[in-house]
Amino acid sequence: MKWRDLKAGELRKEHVGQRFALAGWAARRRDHGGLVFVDLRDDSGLAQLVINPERAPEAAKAAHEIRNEFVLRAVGEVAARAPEAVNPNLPTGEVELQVDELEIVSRSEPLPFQLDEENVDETLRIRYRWLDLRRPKMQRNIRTRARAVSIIRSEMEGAGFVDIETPILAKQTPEGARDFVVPTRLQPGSFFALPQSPQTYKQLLVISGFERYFQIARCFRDEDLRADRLQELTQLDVEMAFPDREELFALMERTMLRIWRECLEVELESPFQRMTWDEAQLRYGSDKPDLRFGLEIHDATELTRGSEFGVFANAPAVRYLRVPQELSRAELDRLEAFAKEWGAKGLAYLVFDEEGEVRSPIAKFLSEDELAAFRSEPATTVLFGADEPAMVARVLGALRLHLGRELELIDRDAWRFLWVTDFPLLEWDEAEQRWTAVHHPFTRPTDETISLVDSDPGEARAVAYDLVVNGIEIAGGSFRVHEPDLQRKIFDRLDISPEEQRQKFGFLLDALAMGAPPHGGIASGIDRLSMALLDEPFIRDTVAFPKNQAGVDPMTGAPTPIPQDLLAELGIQVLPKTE
RNA sequence: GGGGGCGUAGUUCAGUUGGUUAGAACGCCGGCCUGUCACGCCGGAGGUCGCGGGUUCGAGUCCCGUCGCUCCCGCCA
Repeated sequence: MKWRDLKAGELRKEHVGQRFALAGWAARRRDHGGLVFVDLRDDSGLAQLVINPERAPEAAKAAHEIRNEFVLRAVGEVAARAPEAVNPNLPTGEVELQVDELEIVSRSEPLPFQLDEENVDETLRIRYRWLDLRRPKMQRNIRTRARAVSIIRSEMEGAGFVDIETPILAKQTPEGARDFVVPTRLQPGSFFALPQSPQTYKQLLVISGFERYFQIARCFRDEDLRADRLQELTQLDVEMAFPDREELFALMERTMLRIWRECLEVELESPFQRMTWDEAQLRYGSDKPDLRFGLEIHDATELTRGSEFGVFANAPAVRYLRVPQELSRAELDRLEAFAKEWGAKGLAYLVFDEEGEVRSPIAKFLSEDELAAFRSEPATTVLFGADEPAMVARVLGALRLHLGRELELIDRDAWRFLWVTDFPLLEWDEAEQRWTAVHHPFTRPTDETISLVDSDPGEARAVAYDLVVNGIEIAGGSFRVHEPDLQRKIFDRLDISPEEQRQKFGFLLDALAMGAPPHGGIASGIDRLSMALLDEPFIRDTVAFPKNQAGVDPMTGAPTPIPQDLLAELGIQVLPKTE
């Protein structure tokens, strides 16, 4: 007997009469007309097996032992089914394998949940991830992600970037997120930290003469999880000497174009749109605007400077949204509650009804000029934010997104890529009463604003940029400081004492002092990128083995306590939990 | 650290103003049917209503506490 292996999805009419072997998962057996039908699937698709007890009694006997999910291997001849039995809507097509031999390779207990059920509790899904991953959606997610990573590697290598690994056991990060910490038996009392990113390593590599570096790197941050946030994430990490922003942008755009083309068969428009951070804040109240809908923020600060309405007159910034609907009092109350959650003191509004008449508690305080300026189409609501500029942007930005979703203004088919550029270098941390780095402490100020680092730190701009698609930040980078003096000056500005600088960043300052070329790069969160690509609202569904929101893996139970003797060896004493 | 939602059969859910024996679908088990493909038909098993306390003649339902999950704020250079 001569036969060869075929994948389930490859079963075609032209194979009729040939003998093949198929192997894969099957979910269901049905008996009809003395025949046994089994739907077999593998990673390429579905095939239908037909077993005739008269022709293959042993195979039929085996098939009747099948209960739930099972793995099997079948050998038989491809046959076109009778024309009257053909249903063109069937996933298995018009061709089937007449099975002569059937081997049940593996059988299954009843499953803890059904694979075709959509809304299974996530804890169950993660606990039985090997089942969850069999579902077509998860197969698609994981395989598409792999395809994207493959394209990234190919583009990076094609552009002369060298893939270099950096340590997972690294040094504690002095700024930024909380570190995951790893003790070591050889140095009791001392700890490694898992890297939040390979940032300093990649800079050192470029200084080493690897002028173009990249890595698909694992990064760790011990912070709370969200629907779009992981503790353990994967990023494309890129760094180059003598960086050229246009070249870097072009490289990323080329990569995205290929990913969207090969994963989704979508042709993206290039070059991507660009916008400064200041403009994004002003028009969209966000550093990652979703451009799939309008509803832009307008500024009225100048107009209302001398307003009779004290809230407007005294606010450092007054801005507004024109909502293309006549919102009810109840809706406005809900929106005000929403705005307050985001830090607003209240939510002033003007409602223009169907006749264009204004309805508002603040209308009587506004001048003719003001009313004329805000006057809108009939059936429109104008929502105001009046506060510090950052707070106004924050509140109106949140409202804009909320209303965009609520009123279904978002173009679901659109892919709106955007480079956000010229980020601020520093921001004032109220809680800690000091300046902190917006991007990270190694970010280069622009040549134009470099003097402001001393005189007006909040106004200094960075050579820093983010790539955003549909409101999701999928990459971010900057040019770095390569002069030791400038780096020290920025550390000073961040209130890092000279002793601290030496202790925490001595190696970097030394490296910068030994002939560092100008350098810069970008990093792209692969998990977020996959979310965007797959239109997947939950980042955990882009990862094969995620943890739950509490940072626990319901499958393995990790993290777990460790035995006392192991702790002793590490010189660690665990304190009882305090309330 | 804070706020919202959820927790009822293996799974997804329903369960009225508190009221008799807590239901449905899918899954599971048994039987029948037989070119089926969400097969169909008949029958069956399966529940500490997350847990603890309280109110009440009576609690899945109301109250308090607690645990778990989830979404959000803080946090995430």
